[in-house]
Amino acid sequence: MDEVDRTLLAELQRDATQAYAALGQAVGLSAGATHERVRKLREQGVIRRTTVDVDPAAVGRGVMAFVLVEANAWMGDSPTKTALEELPEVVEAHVIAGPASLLVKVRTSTTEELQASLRRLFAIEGVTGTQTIVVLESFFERPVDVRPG
Amino acid sequence: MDEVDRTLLAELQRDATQAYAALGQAVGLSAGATHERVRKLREQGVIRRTTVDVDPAAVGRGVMAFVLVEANAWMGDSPTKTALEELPEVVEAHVIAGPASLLVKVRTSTTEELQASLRRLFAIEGVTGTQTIVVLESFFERPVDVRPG
DNA sequence: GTTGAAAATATTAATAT
DNA sequence: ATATTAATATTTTCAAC
Repeated sequence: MDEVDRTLLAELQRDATQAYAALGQAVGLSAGATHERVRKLREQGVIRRTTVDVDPAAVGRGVMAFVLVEANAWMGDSPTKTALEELPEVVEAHVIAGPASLLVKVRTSTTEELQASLRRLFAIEGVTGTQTIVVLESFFERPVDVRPG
Repeated sequence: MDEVDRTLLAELQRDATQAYAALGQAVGLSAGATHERVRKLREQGVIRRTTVDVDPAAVGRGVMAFVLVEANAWMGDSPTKTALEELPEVVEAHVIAGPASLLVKVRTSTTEELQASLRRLFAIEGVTGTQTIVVLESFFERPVDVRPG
């Protein structure tokens, strides 16, 4: 993981459709060498996958909220994870240190659907309460910065 | 945006490196027709971009936190957005309804760096306080579900 | 929407630094 | 080890249907 790799990662985050020749120009390498660098980054797991960024509103997921989930037991275990994975509107789930046990990020079509989601979260074993933070506007959501610091 | 498009989106979210021929097989279409469908999804902005998912820990961003930012004025304006964009550790910034004005998601290398980030957030015009939620473990972070519901 | 052909690109191999 | 160049294999892309 040198400076060249980081530049390649930043370029791929920006546009993963570009050809290896174009990608190589950004770092002064040939297509072949660039290909080999990227192959290794994938192999090492630094690049987890290549994916597309879909506009949530365009697929009927224009409502977003963060939900703090309180519980009467430790929720950092596998059954909880599985229960959350089964809810398609839950896009992130984190075990946290702070005012609750979990923080989940939810995307729904409407606020009515959000309400239905809260009902489903409440139904999970051990959950005693929720605190919902509705997003009014997102300034930005961007990939992790690959530069050291 | 029919059922075929949604399947294509789900497939591309899973693996955007696959060839149009393979992608087409998932929906029973030729490579040419698949290519045209995807081209239109990009044109319409349903697909915002093709990108790589980078492991945060591998690039020195293994610490994650959500920060509720309180302020003494309306923070939903452009100057605030710009100030947050200038902080590379801030990966998301949202205007919220709830116990604070903003919710930001931060990724740093260490908790010391997280502290430094909080200092920078405090330095933003209008900010009067922060409440930090440190993530202990992430169950998952996944793309938006493209299925209706 | 399909098929098929041309152009671009990915991928592998041989070789050099 | 990692790069370059050059070959071959795939794939994208764009016609014509």
